[in-house]
Amino acid sequence: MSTSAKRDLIEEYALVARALGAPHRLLLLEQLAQGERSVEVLASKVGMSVANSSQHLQQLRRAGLVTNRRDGKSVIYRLSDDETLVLMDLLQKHARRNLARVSEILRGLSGGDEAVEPISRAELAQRIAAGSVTLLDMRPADEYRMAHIPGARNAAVNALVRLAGAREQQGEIIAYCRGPYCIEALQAVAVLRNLGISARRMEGGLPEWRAEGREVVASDIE
Amino acid sequence: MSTSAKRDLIEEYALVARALGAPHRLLLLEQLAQGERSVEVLASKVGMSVANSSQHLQQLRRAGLVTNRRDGKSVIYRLSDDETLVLMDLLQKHARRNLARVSEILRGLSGGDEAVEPISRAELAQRIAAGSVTLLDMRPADEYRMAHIPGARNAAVNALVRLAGAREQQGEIIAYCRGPYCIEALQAVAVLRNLGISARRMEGGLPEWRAEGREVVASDIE
DNA sequence: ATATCATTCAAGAGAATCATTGAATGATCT
DNA sequence: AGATCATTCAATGATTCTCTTGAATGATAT
Repeated sequence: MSTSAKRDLIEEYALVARALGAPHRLLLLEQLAQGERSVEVLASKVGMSVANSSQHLQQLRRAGLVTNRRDGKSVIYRLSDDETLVLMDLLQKHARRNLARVSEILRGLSGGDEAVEPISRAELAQRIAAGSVTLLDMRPADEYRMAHIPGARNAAVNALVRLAGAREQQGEIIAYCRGPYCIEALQAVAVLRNLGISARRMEGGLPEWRAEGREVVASDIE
Repeated sequence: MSTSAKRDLIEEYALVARALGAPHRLLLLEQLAQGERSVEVLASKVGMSVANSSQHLQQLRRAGLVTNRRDGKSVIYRLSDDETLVLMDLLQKHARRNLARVSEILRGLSGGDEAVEPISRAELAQRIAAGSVTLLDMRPADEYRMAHIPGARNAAVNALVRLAGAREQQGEIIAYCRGPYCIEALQAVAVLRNLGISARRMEGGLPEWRAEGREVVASDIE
C-alpha cells in the first residue's frame, strides 16, 4: 500500500512534467502568463485549431497548471498559480545552463553579445521613478494595449531601426517582453547595440513584473 | 529565422520537461539525488532492466539533467546540477498544491495529521548542535551507510514500533529521508504520533541538506 | 422556443515513446 | 591477446500521444 502510494504520487508528478513537455502547451502557457484568455483567442494567438487548443488546455488543467471558468458563452482559462511562472522559468534557465543548443541559439539572437546582463526589475523600478530610462515593450500591440509597464512604449523589432533614428535620447533604453520564453527583447537589444545605442533588457518579462505586485496600466489610460 | 529560433528554443524547453515526465525517470533522479551511481546500481535500485535504465538515463542526459563519466568498467551518472533538485521539488510542490489526488494521498500517509509542519533544515542544524533532538534516517540501510546527517540513526518504518518501546527519550524525534519524493519520513511521523510520541519531519531530505553545504558522514565513521 | 455561438467530445490516422530481447562496443584483468 | 564485465545499440511489438474532422453540448440572445 505504501509502495503503491509512492507509485501514485510519482505518477502525478510526472503528469505535471508531461503537461509541460509539449511546445504547443508551453506556448499556451506563455500566452496565459500575459493574462486570462478565452479558448478562441488562445487558439488564434498560438496558431492552432480551436478543438486542438481545447484539448491541450484540458491537459494543462488536469495537471493543475491552469483553471477555467465560464463567462457568458466563452470559457476563460488562466494560470492557476503564479508559481507556474516559476516552473516555466526554471525550465528555461535549466535549458540555457545545460543544453549547448539553447545557449547557442540565445547567443545568436543576442548578436554574440551575450555578456549584456539584464537589469533587475527592482533596479528598473527605481530608474523609472527617477525618469532616467526609456522603456520599450516589444510584445504585439494588442498585448501591450491590455497591460504594460507605465511609461513603456510599444515597439516591434522590425521598426526599431526607423525608431532609433527619430528618437530623442532619454537615458538608457530597456526592453522587455513576455517573460521566460521571450526573445524579442533580446533581439531588440542586439539591434540597438549594433546601431551604437546602449540598451539592455529587463530580467524576466511583464508576467514576472506583475507577479511581484508592480504597477501595470492599460493603453487607454496612457 | 527568428520565428524558427523561438520554435527551436521552446522545443528544447519541452524536451527538458518531457524528460521529467516519466515515473521511471523521476525514480532514477531520486536515486541520483542521493549521490552518483553506476547504471547497474541504479537499475537494481529502481527495479528495472539495465538496458532500459541505460536508455532512460540517456534521455535524461540529452535533457541536460544528468551527466556521466566512465570509471573503470562502469559508467557513473550524476545530477548535472543542484538546481535539478529544485526542479524536482517544484514539481512536487506544485502537484501538492494543485492536484487533489496528491494532497489526498499525502494526507492519508501522514495519518490525517497533515497539520504537522516540518522543521526547517536551519533550525534542525541548531537543535542538533544543542543536542536536543533524536534524528531518524528513514532511508534504506545502504544509502544510510553511504552518507547521513551526523548523529542520525537508521530506521525502517516497520521497525519503528519496536524501536519506540525500547528507546530512551532524548528530545523531539525528527525524521528525514530521500528528498522531494520521500514518503517514509511522513509515515514515520504518523506512526510515532499514533504511539503518543511527539515527532516531526525535516523539510526536504538528505540531498537538500547536502546541497546547502551541511555536513554528512559515512557509516564507518560513526 | 429556436437559433447562434464557443467549447467540448468522440473517433481515427499517423507519429512518438516504452519495455524487451539479443547483439555489439569498450574498457579492464589475467 | 583473449576473456570478462558493464554499458550501449538496434530491432520489435505494445502503448500512448497528437492532430484532424465532424458531431454534441451548454449558454446566451432574439
